[in-house]
Amino acid sequence: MTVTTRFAPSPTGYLHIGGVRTALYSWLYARQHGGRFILRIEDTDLERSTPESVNAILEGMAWLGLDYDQGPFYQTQRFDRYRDVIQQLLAQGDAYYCYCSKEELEQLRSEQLARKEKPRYDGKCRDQETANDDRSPVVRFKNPKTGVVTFNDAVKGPITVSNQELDDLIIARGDGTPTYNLTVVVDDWDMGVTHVIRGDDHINNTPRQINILSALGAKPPVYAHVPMILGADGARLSKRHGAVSVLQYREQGFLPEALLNYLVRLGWSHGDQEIFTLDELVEKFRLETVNAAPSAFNPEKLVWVNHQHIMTAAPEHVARHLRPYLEQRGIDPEAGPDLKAVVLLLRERSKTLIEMAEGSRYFYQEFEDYDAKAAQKNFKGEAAQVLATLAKQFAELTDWQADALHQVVIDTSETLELKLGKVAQPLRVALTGTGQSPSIDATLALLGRDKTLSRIDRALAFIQQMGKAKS
RNA sequence: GUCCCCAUCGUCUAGCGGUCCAGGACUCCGCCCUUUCACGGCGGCAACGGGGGUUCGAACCCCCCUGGGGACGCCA
Repeated sequence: MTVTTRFAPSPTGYLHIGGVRTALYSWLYARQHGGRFILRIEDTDLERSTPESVNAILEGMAWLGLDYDQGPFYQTQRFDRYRDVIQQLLAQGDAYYCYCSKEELEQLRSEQLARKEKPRYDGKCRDQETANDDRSPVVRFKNPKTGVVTFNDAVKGPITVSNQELDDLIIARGDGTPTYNLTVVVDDWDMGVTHVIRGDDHINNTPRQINILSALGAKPPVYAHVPMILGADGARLSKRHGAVSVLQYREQGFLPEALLNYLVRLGWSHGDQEIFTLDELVEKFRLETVNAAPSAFNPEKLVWVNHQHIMTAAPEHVARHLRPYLEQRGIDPEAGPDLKAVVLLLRERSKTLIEMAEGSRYFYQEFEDYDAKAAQKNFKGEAAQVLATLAKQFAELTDWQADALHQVVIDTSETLELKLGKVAQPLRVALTGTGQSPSIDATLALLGRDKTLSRIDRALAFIQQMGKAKS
């Protein structure tokens, strides 16, 4: 049987970072076994499912590059199939109509809670026909009353639950629509899912699902319940911890493979290796060695991982991802040096694509103002003389290359008998408007002669005005 | 409350009975490199939750406690 995994989110919000990790594990497992990966949208909750959420999921998956071989399937399009299964269960005596009202159930629950018992349906309608035409009945699955359910979880190990802990769960609502525990079972079965990889908040559902499966005469898949991701305070990761939607990470300038790399290491490791390409992960990832313990999300390490990827990825790849952030900021990548070269220059000092986009600005457009502190510190003393000297030589330079430019800077500092910093810093501020940039020769080389000369002119004018303002 | 899951530095983790007075990574702090900012290099701080067993020997196995998380919906 070909390995088949799936990711089955419900479209009731954004694509959660925790969901992404289980999707990644599922995707990796399928890919490394030459299997299939399915995307299924669990939208049976008509009240809460929205098309916007569906789009967010699809867009998130596309951005991450987690491609699926089948789907997206929508459960709302499979209602006929679920209805058939429910009828079958009813017919064979494994399910029954329940006429208990919500109020009755609520009362039962509070009584049980008062008695410090686990709230569960008491099976009132299980054996007696209490048909009541005034209300539309739900359908309940007839869970075995005795025995235990055991399964060997691929990450948690063997888990056993007594059937006495399980009640008769609702598989069809009063309006006839199916509920989650029925639809997952039917879908995973129909779609030939061999490995169900999901959050461990589903552990408690698993025995019920296995019981339904066996009532249907189907063999259960392998289950792998991966632990939840926690926030810094140890509570389940949620909105109040900051960004939890994948798309927010895209907005913040993360590379998709970096996010994935960070997420895979949350609960899994391969020796001391921290940085993985996607291909390496497909090769090295092992479901069986995923930790059973939950782990906390650490944004600082994510930033570090992102930086590592920015530094090591192919420059054209980074450039391609950088473009949207440039456009967002009104920076035209055609109005200056080749983007790849800029990436090469900036990648060691850009932890995110946002930082890189901001840092590349002066290559493509004129900056508004000089950084006040930088100007004050560096546009004084012999700065004007330095800049004028440099400008003269730059104008005459035949070979506009980093080495030659470097030599000009050195020569100038020697002729004027100034320390290198006294030459390079004023020039840096003149060219970039700020006190920090990549090495001055590389910056000059990429900026080109025209922009260099015009910016030195501008700086000279600015310095003159500063002088006037003072006197 | 009941049931289920979990437990090594602040965080992510290595460790799978002796080679561990516990290794790596992030963060933080020093130093070095350096024309700025970075990258990088070197060094430092920092952990086996507690108690019982088992064993010649336990971070590793078992039990209890404690702590954390999850489930208990006509949500998924």
